[in-house]
Amino acid sequence: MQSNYADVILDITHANVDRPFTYAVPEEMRDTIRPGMPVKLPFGSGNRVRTGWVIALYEAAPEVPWELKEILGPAEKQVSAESSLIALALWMHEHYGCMLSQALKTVMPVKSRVKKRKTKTPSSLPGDSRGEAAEGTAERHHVILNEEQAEAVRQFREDRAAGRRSTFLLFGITGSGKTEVYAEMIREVLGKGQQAILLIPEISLTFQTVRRLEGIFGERVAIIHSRLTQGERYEQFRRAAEGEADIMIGPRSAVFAPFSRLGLIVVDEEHDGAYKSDTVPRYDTREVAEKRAELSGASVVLGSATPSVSTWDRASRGKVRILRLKNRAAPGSRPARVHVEDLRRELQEGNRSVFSRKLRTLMEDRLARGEQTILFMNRRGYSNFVSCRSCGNAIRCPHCDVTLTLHADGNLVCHYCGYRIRQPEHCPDCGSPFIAGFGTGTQKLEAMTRKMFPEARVLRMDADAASGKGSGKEILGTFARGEADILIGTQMVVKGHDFPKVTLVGIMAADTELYVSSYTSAERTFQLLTQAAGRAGRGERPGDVVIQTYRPEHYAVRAAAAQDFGLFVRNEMSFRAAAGYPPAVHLLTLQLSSQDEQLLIRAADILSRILMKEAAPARALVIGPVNEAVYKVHDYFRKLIYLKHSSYDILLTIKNRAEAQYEGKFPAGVSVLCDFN
DNA sequence: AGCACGCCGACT
DNA sequence: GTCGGCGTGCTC
Repeated sequence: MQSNYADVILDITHANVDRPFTYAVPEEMRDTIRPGMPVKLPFGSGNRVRTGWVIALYEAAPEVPWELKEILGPAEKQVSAESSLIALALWMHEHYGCMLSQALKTVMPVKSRVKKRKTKTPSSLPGDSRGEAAEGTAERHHVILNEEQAEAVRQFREDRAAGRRSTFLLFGITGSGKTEVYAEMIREVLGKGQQAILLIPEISLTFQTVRRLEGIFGERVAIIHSRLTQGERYEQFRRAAEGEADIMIGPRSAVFAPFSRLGLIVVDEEHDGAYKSDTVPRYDTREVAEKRAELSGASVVLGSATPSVSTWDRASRGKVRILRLKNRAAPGSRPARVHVEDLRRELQEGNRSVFSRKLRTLMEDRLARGEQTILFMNRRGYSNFVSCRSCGNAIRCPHCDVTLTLHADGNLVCHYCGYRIRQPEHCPDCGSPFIAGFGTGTQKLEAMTRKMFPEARVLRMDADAASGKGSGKEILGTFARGEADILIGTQMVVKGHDFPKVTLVGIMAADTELYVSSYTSAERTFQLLTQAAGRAGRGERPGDVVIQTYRPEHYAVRAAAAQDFGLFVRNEMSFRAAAGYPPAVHLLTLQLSSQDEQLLIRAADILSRILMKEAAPARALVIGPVNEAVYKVHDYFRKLIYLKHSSYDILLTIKNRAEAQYEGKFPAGVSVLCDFN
């Protein structure tokens, strides 16, 4: 076929031009032009030069009454996307209700800055405390799989041999050796001349996984992580596009690696919240991975010790095949003992410290034996908030609807927008000098730990401690080398790390997450507790986990303590069904935001009226508008409208119809974000 | 988004 | 008389 005409999507984010425009292809481009290619073209009455992406090619001239303009030429310094990604972008446009140009931009390799920086080895990851990759590691090429691991790989092979391309859930407890299974599956796919993508929630935190795979597959691996510059990131995509690499490892954006013979997408720690994009389009990486796999004939493997409720639901309906790893891979290692300590009882019995008696005893024991402890606390800063003992007012952020958090340096900090002031000496409302901090954050916990155990070497790892360049990796390195006894940290410390000398994990306040008003709070609590518990006793020595809580009776806490996923998921599913939350129903959340509160109220009212009118015939449920839990952030007011229905397609139709109605007459200065489930 | 066309107020 | 305000409307 001769490519004489092309449909092009412009790189302009505006609804009015968010559709294909047809151009003539100049003579000299007819052999080289491909779908996915970025091109320069004249646009509008002024014929301003714009960038666009070719999405389709034709031989015959379209029957239109106007004369077509001609493409100027290829846009420089951009790689063409793999053409199957265009179909993926079209699907994302439909499915997530974003503009075509936004969907295409998400899927395309990003523009490179031409500057040539010194070539950094992709393996120089943050958190890498040891030397270079070369020696030692590479020999472990052929790992011997245990029976369970081999069985998982066998089922995967069998499925592919039969020509099926299923989605699998590799459901394996922490330490069961999921990475070895991934490696073997990837090897299988590469052996057939195909390519593979391995997705990791936050690559900087799981460099050990990367290192292992790099050790196995060598320079055929392309790696993306958050510390790469745009140019370096682009270089990795280029290597994938040009066949220099056939494995792409990276966070959610790596799902768009420009492979043309994709055979497998692995989503490690599939339950992780980082797989949900926080920018438009707000895609769910697991869904995108499955769609992409479907379009390119690839398999999908979702791996987790604590599968998400949605994945589990799909598995129970036969849409996902479960591969199970029930045992720890390292011989002789066994699961940790879990102790649940009721903080209400501690207080009743006269213990006013943040350490339960059990935790304190076990910490003393570990110090005496020279073993390590991790204390997990889900709140950074020193005190939760500062308030006046005379008038009761708490000091709040002027830009956000939250109280300011006291930090050890004497500053009050907003954890939403970063606003920072010195702690005042007197109450700004009544002038009383009796103002004090309440609640405990990681910094206060650090101070209390040093006081309680003066001889212990204590480290702290949270967003504040890690923000200095490379200091995060230094803290973890110091701890990994055994140069400290106790590590205090937020979520950062519980994900993926492997510290063999840690035999005690203390979860200071297991239920903080449960008070967050979100239908996923129990799920997140269970996952966090299970992951944290998994940090104890990774080596030969048995581990202990102490879960301190005010709600020992909550099923998320009980199930995590019993390390019983089934118990958790049964309770959670019946809660979701009873309360009408996903996966029992489909949920569309519309977030409206504006700096002008009156405008926001008006817009929310208009939108909810339209939605109600559209929802009525399908009997879909409209809830709201309601204020977000934190109503104002960064001087923006936010409101939410929820739409529920058992059918996803009906929700999408209602949303599209409502959008068509308010388009144009919607007040400027109010933006709307939509998010499914 | 950007640019042109279009129909009403104070100026060289 | 004209220069220019930014309210609609279109872009292959």
